[in-house]
Amino acid sequence: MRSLDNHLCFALYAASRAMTAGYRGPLSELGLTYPQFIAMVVLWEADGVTVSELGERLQLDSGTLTPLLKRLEQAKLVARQRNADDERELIVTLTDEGHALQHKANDISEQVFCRTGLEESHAMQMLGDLHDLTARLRNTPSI
Amino acid sequence: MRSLDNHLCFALYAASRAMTAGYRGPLSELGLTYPQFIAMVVLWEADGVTVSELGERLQLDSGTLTPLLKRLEQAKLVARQRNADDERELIVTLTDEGHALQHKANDISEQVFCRTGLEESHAMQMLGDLHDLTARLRNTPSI
DNA sequence: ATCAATCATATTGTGCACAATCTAATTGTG
DNA sequence: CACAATTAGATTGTGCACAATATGATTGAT
Repeated sequence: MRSLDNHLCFALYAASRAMTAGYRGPLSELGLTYPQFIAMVVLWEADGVTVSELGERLQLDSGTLTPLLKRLEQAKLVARQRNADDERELIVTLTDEGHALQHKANDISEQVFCRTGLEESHAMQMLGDLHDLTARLRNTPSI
Repeated sequence: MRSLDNHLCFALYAASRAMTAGYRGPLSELGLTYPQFIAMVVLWEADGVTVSELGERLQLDSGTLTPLLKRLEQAKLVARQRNADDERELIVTLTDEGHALQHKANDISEQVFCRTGLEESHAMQMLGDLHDLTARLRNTPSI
């Protein structure tokens, strides 16, 4: 029988929540939650994407993204408009205010990274391991 | 500027959700959610603990645990009773049914672990890395 | 013994996650 | 063209997470 400390799932769950907590303070000064922040990271990379493209990148569905994007819209960080060529699609675009936030947000990322005390190379290795693990879990059809 | 793929926070967040998703199917057959499952893991280790002891182990507060434990009580997996010596404390105990679930749950842990395709030694290394990371994030007083 | 301070848990409110379902727009096939 | 099937998002409902606050029990200082 595995103890709690022997469960990789719990180590991930705890680390993820600790990381989110690390971002919470700095992000609150920008008026962002952590999930809103990662949505903005995607938009800073590629502006003017559909909700489903955003969802594919973040692995989040419309049930999560629709209200989140509405809040970002209310905060005037993004605009949401239907694609004229296909009215089913909703295009999410950064506002000037949304673009302007990128520098501050980048500082926060570096700040939190420093707090982890990780060597860049060690972080890259963990990044790779986590990426592989995620891919394997996604590719295994449940049995 | 870091891309989404360069954010360790996102790698953790995505891996954690993928792992939870991996447990979802098997656990649903036991009528458990993932957070309920890890609470049960702690109780299988040490029965008859207070809510705050459980919370310390899981790093979850009463706002999360109180309703979760009520659902486990409704499912007849745990009993909740006040400590007669200090009525502020609530003692959580496994029922026979709760104890009986341990074997099935352990099978699920092993099953999901196999799905990750990880060598035991690699998993142990990741476990250690994640543990360290979590500890560092917790110990850094926000600046 | 009294009562302010502390402590353990519960409650409330906000914002995710995600399953299930719904609606409206588009596409493919006869 | 007609219309079933598909697609993109939105909505609804449940269950976390977590901050803030409330409630009730206990402790400690006078």
